[in-house]
Amino acid sequence: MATMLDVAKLAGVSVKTVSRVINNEPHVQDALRVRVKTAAKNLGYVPSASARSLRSRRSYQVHLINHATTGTYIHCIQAGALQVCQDGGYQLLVSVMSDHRGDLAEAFKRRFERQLERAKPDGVILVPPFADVDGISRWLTNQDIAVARIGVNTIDNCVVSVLIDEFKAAQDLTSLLVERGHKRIAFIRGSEDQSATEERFRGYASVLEDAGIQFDPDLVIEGDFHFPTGLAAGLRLFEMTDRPTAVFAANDDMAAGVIVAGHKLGLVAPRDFSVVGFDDADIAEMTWPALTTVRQPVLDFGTVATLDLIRSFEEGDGSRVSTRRVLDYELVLRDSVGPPPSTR
Amino acid sequence: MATMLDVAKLAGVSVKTVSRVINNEPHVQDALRVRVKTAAKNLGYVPSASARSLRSRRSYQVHLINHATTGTYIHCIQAGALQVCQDGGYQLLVSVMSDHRGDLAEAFKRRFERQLERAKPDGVILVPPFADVDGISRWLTNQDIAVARIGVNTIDNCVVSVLIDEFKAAQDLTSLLVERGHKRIAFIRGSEDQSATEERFRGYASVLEDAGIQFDPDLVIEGDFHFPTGLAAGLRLFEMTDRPTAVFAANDDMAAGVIVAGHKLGLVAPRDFSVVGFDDADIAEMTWPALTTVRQPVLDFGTVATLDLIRSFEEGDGSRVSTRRVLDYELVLRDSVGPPPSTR
DNA sequence: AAGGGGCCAGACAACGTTGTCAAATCGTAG
DNA sequence: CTACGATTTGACAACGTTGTCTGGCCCCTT
Repeated sequence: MATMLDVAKLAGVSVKTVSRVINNEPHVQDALRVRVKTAAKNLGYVPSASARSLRSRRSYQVHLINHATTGTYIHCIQAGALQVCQDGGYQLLVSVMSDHRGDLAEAFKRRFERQLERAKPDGVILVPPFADVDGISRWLTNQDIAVARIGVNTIDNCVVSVLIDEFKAAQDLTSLLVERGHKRIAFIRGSEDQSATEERFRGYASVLEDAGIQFDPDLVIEGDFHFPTGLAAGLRLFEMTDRPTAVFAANDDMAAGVIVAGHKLGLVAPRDFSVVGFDDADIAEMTWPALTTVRQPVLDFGTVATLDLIRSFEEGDGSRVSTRRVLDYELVLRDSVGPPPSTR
Repeated sequence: MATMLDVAKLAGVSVKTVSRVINNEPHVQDALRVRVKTAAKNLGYVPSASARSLRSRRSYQVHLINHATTGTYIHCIQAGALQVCQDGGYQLLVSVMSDHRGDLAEAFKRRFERQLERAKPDGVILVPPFADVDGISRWLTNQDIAVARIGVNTIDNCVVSVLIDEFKAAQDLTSLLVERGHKRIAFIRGSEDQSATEERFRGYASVLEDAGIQFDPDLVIEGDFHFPTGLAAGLRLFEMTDRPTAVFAANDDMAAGVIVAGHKLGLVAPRDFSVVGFDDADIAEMTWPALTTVRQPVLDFGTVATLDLIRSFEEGDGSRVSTRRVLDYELVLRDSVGPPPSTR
């Protein structure tokens, strides 16, 4: 297994020069640079991660911190991040943070304090709900760790934040229902510690207002982004005397719950009610009828975030630049939306 | 940040002695051992991963290699493995290997050859379909990497293999259907490169035979463990003139497909047909009706595999022991099974 | 009582890389 | 032709840990 010394001997230079070339540092003549590079290639030289991180106090690792919720969302982000990491010679570590009784930021710190002490990653990728908490990002940034925040509309305390325009996407979905003639449209909220909940709700509410539809607070039900709350909300809505003709669930899992609630009461979408979800999770295709929803480019979330992250510590000119990257979403029209039953 | 030297000074011993204590090496008096341990604790000492791996040529990393299929299964294994790794001072790396045209073992080698050259993990956790391929495990073992194989009934070329008794679980599910009075029971196979497919099929076939039910090859449909093939298989089965009254899908995603196929044709489980799945994935609770299935202790797969893996290189007495760990599964009875329609 | 073997503790080097600093080289101007 | 500054290169130490080796101690045997 070749070391820098081997490369240096072959190229007829000192190890330090090899180091400079490998790390793209300045102050090396082009001729030497080429010689070293070919020598390295011929020997199949790969830098030793442990040696360089021991000496340089950089870990060459990116840490992705997952919430306990398993799912396509996180998995796709992971896949995207991984690819970029591997191409760039970084390692991707994953953690799952599950139990967070009490303050999320405090729990986070407690959980990662020791971990970050030694195996300090160069960068951290945060997804909701961690991405939503300013305190977490600030803490990491203060530790001199680069942060990428996914799905949050802020560029504070991070190198990059990647997201879609949730507000507009929610408007599009709601418009879809309004255009089909729905007037009583319910909304099932997600977890309140994620800004997506409010963004989506605002999109929903704004379209109702523009359409001149009277906002009815009884039609807004609390939820937590999981199937059971969607089911419960659906049952509650459908048992109302003046039940809604359409339901906007803040994500697909809850929308699936609404569909099952309908089945339980003998109501079938899109005949008896319409429903839309959000995320285009796996489940969206597996319900009957299949869900109309919004697809987020989750894989791109992972790649874009990681690319910016790596760039930030490779350039490392100390200038802290924050970028916000708003990616395109896509409306996915399936079979869960129709006209309201009365107009049939 | 405390180093070994700090601990040594505080405890009044040499660094080497500290090293011995930290690594649980012999030849240290108990009195000293205690003194060093309390000193380390007081200073909050954590060994430097890079320094120790640079010197000892061990990476203190465990590598989990995922298949492209996202899902609860892999995610739970990851969660289990992660917990054990963190407790033991190891890092968990993840990779996703997606494109594997042609021979799986060859593709695997190509993909990880360079990676393993430098950042060689101490151990690798393989899940299906990689766990099914002997060549992969053999190759890794030859590179002096400890291997854990999950979901495969073999102890070749690995430190530990963790699984449930798929055959027996499939028997239980099939018995359930037979006991309810079903005689025409279809089976939807999974991907043929995973041994689970055949195991589950064998369980199914053996119960039919024991019950004296004539085996009908037309009722066995190919699949690939994914929803679309389940849907297609369901449609094909339900359009038969003498359609089956029950369907055993080799996993839950395909079972969900069968349910949707039923809906499309106006057939509702468990009234018009019965269906069972396998895995107890998230989807199993989200279908209507909810799926009767088998739960694998997937989290335990991860923890058990990782524990054995770590033990193997901590003891490291060169003796290559292989253990097979057969964990308990659990029958999950939900709403998708009833008596055949004729007996109603 | 002397010698030998087993156990324990420490001194020292080494792992492969990067940071620091000094030396060498080059170009340019006086 | 010399002097000076800017640029390029290299020698050396250092990062924190573990492997090797040596020496001391104790206990047992002869």
